[in-house]
Amino acid sequence: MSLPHAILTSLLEKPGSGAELAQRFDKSIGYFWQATHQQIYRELARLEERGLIRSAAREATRGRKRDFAVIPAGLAELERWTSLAQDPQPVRDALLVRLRAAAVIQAGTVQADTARAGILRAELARHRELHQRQLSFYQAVEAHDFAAGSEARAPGTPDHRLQHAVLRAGIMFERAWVSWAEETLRTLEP
Amino acid sequence: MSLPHAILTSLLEKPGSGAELAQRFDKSIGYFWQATHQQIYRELARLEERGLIRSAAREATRGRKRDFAVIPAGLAELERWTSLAQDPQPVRDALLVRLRAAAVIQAGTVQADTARAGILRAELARHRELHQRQLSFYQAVEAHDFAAGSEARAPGTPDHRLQHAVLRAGIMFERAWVSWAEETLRTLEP
DNA sequence: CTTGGCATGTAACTGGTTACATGATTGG
DNA sequence: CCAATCATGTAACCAGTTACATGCCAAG
Repeated sequence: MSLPHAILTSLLEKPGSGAELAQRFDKSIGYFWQATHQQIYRELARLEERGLIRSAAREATRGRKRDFAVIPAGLAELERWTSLAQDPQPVRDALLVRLRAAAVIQAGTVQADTARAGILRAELARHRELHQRQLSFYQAVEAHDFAAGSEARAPGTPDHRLQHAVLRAGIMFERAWVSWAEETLRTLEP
Repeated sequence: MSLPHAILTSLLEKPGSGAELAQRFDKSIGYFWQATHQQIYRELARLEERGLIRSAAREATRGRKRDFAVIPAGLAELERWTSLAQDPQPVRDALLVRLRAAAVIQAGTVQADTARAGILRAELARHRELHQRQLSFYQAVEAHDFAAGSEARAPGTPDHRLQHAVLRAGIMFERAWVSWAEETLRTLEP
């Protein structure tokens, strides 16, 4: 149940149309909650029907831009949702499934399979690179928006600190992935 | 597309019925890929139809146990899938959405909202505890199965090292969550 | 006035969740 | 033989993905 609330958050920050939201999702909330434009349009329709947002234009016209804004009931819903206790979501990662599968295949193979092991190492190295790139990007954002004496709008305010905490979570994950990949590559060296 | 392969992996390790798989998912592959028994039954039916696994009993009888085993085509499919290049999945976490929502609400609030800030801190502390517990659990597994001179079946073999790498990923994530939560709690102190 | 791209939308499907139903097996 | 539990299954729904269709608008 996060998508509607992610949309409410983004609209609260700045009203806009479905296409604008889709773009914004590609470069802010989308870093930790993704959505395609189809999901966004569907969700906007539901949010309007539930009376949590309102669009300027009365009727939906295909092709014509339609701006949405959060109305008080929507803000109340967002406040309610953020105050709820929600358990952490368990990890769900395909690479780990693949490693476990590789382990089981290995165990059932009589001879050492060097070709397979090489593919695995290459894949780990590739993931290390991708996570390293994402990490560098997050660090650049941090330097730009959150460093002492930066251009940030309102440094030191509670909301500024919260935004920073979210970014730091991203940094932490990427760092963890990078060092895990390095460590794993070392233990799998030929 | 990970669930069918997670099931193939589990069945390759040890053939079994849908219910047994559901139990095993609760305590091994399920640590990084969850599935309910309904998903598992649905997927077992598809895998059998695709000719990747085979059940002992000819027909499905409601209530009667049905054991499945991977057949060669299933092993081939698993080998194919593990050799594929797959990009890392982007982070998707509701807590981070909630923090961002809280930041936006804060920014729009005139006076500091101490009640809301307290709820947030309590939630962060709760998550820290839960992640700490999961971390301790993983560490206990590591000590039991992977420590030098442990009771592990085949220490030092490639599959043993892969299994360990998967476990270390879990440890790393939980550690990252715990230290992030601690850091964030410090910056949000009243 | 037409073409390209922007904005919105429909349709069909897959994956995951929740609620519930029913047959088989076993311990008392 | 009956209740509890195990094992399998159906149904309906929600979330996410992919492919495609259509209307608007502005630049050339």
